[in-house]
Amino acid sequence: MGSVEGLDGCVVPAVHPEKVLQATANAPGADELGRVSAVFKLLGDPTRARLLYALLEAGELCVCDLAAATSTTDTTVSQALRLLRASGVVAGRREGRNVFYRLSDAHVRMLLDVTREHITHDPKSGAASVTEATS
Amino acid sequence: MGSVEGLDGCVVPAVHPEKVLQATANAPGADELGRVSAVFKLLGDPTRARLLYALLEAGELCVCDLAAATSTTDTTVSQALRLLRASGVVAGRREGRNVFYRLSDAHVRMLLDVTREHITHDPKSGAASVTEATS
DNA sequence: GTAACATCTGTGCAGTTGATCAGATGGAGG
DNA sequence: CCTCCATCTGATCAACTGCACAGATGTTAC
Repeated sequence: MGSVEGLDGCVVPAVHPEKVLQATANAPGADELGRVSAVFKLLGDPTRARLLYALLEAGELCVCDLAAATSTTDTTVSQALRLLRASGVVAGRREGRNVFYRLSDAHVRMLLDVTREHITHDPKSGAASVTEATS
Repeated sequence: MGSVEGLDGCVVPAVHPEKVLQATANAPGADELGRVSAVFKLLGDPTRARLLYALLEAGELCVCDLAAATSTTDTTVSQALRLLRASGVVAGRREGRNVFYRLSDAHVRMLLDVTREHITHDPKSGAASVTEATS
């Protein structure tokens, strides 16, 4: 059994050192990883996801319409949008008393599309057995 | 102000009914939305994300190597993998005493890639101002 | 069989999160 | 100026989530 220097500089045992090195070499740093998981976490809430899919379909909606489209209160919508706006996922445009929101990034649009495709085209759900080799 | 029949059949007020209808028409159903956000939630944890990026780089790793590569304990890794496996994100292959895991879906690989790209190519972080119109 | 190793599984606790309520802000119209 | 309306904000509370510990399972070698 070999050993590999971990991310924290501490030496940890490893069964397959080369593989571990290969994994750590191009791995995202702590900062990058934090940002990545932050984005996923934002999309990981059903309420926020519903808002984003609504925006994906309609293009641009104000808070009250988003509340209507997702069957929630304007307060809940506003709070969700605050987080999404803080991460640059959505952008707002003020027009009179209304603020219209829209998806502000093509990447996010792609994430929403790909994942929906992933869900609808995969039987999944049933856990994959350990013994099964889905090569 | 018009009114629109919400997802729950309850009639809710709306400022722009057509837009709301457009948003609700192709919106994911409750079940589909649940699955989608469940996937995002899985990727939204830094520990799990780190494991997935390690697998993305190395292709296939056993539990102890994953623990080494991500500087965590084997227990934590095993627990995280349980969830990932239950949703079909990763798949395991037993070889003697070791169980080798890998990403089981091309969609997930794409999600990881796209998001990392999104992060590295975007200044982001600074929230978009409400008054700004980035059209 | 027994020992050693890799992995998996419950349980308990700390930290985090999302919905709700009440109230503040800010533009539009009289 | 004052009111109405859309939106935003801060505080509180219940629910959830991930990690650590201890122990169970299963596999290989003797």
